[in-house]
Amino acid sequence: MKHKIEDLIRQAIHILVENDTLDASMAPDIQVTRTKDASHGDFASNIALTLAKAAGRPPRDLAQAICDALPDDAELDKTEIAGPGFINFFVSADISQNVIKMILAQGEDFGRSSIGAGKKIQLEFVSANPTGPLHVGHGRGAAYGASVASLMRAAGFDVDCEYYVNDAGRQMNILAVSIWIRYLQEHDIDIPFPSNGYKSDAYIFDIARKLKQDHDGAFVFKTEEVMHDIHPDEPAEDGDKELHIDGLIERAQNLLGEAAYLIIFNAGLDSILADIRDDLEDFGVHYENWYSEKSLGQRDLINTAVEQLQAAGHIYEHKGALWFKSTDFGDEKDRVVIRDNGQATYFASDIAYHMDKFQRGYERVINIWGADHHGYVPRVKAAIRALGEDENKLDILLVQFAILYRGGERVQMSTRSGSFVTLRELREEVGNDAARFFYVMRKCEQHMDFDLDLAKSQSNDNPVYYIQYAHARVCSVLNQLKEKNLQHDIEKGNSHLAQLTESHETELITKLATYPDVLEKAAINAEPHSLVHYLRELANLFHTYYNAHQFIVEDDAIRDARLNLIRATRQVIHNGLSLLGVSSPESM
RNA sequence: GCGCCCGUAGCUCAGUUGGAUAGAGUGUUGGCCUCCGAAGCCAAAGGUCGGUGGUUCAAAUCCACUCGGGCGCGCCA
Repeated sequence: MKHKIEDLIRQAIHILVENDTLDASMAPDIQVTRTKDASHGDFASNIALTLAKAAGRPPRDLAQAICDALPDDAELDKTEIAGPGFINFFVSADISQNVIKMILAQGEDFGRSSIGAGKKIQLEFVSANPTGPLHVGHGRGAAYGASVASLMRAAGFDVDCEYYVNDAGRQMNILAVSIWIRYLQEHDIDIPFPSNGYKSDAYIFDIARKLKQDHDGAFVFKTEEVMHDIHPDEPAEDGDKELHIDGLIERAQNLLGEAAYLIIFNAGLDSILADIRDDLEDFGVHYENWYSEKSLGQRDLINTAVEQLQAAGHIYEHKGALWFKSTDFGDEKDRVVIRDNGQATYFASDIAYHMDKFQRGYERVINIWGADHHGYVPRVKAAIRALGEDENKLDILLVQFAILYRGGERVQMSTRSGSFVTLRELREEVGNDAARFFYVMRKCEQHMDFDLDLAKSQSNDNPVYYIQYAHARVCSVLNQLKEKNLQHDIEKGNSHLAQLTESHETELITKLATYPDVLEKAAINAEPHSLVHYLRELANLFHTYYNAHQFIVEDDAIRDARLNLIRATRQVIHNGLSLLGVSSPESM
């Protein structure tokens, strides 16, 4: 309809050009938008306002001229000139009502489109270090990423979701050592726990006990063997937690040997990663790929990437390390890729990882990162350009933190201190539906206050229930119908849609008709929150209608038509909620 | 110090490729169940869109400056 109106305006302007009212050199940018206010009709155009100056005529005059030149169209009831010179278009009622038939016929497919044209998109999100369970901060990225993936699929994109598993690097070694020391303590070996280790985390004890169960004393060493010549830990005089833990990592690797160390390392990695997978799966967040950081090294991709940068002349040596000259590509300073000890940095892995993403043939790569990584964006973009790839294919979306409050106080979250609130705890407390919904209620770049007490104690007031209630109410009405031994004849309803003339009905119908537009925009802009707001408004119109009118009435024709309308409403609510990973219960 | 994000009703937030009288929720106040679910509906009240200047037919939206709040600036990951 929108495109049709644009076309009509184009024809009108063409006529005005021919009779010299307008100059042909003006290339009008025809904008037709849906109106916010029903009194302004269904669609509006500002064309007269934008052309007025160039045409040297008052906007309202020009609007009148355009209206006069508009070809007649059966689908339009009337046009009006309003305000400073807007042209408002009123779509005829039977055309609007057609959307009900369409919704009922298309069912779950209503709103889906093919604008994505099957383009291959990669969406990477969460990618939290497998050093502990996901916490509430990760939940926002998970809910947001999964919703964006659903939206984009509904818009016809071919989306792969990926989790980048940071299974290499120092943090993982600290994890392995933490497990080993708990394991030694389980064997009554007296060793102080490093202050920089994963100290008070229950899962470390669990993994250590499992290790004891499976391997008994295979990895036991005496206190003296483990601790001699290790740099003192932090609380002590001259203590340094970093040197201390690094010493322990090296000692573990030397004493245990590669094979045994790997067993402990993997015991931690596998256990924690399995937990993360389960957690996400239970949260309705599904991944096509779990991509291992370690595999980059095993496939020599890191060296390949560095060599490629070197060959292109973007690498130099300084103080024994290899640096990427990222300042040539807009970064604020150059970055080390190979340390003076010969080890690659995390950034080097990431360059290789992104190189591989591009080589896997995605037309667009989207990274969803926590906002604390924003400083990292320029260097990754720099690397991509330096590798000769198109940086515009990479979008990095930054999700701001969800700040938790409990008892009016900010909850400190840190995997290291062990005082975090896990995603699993949150899900159990407020439920998956409320959690998924709450996380995407706000646009991602907005800081979010997440009041745990409120989410828990007043979960009945959650907007998600308001929307679900509208869905359940429709189901309830249809049940009532059965109890009264009445049938709902959808065909008959479709043929009597013209009976839906109440203002509550036309408003609801108009709202239903905008669903595909909302979906398309939400998908393209990666903004699930706009769908949330739409669903709330839709539910509100339904509840209002429900209170104002009786659906199960004597008159068959009106009854069937109204039931078609509320059935269509239920369908759209269901479609929208399922894209957000929220259930649509039939009763509550 | 430099960079990124945010500032809209008492509170939490929509609205920003410039459009008509700036909108919701929540809270406050007052109404609505002999009637399909009151987890609902209706009404009232609540605003210098942080501030100043600029751009134009039109600015919450764009530009400059400025004031607040958050975050980031490792040969950590």
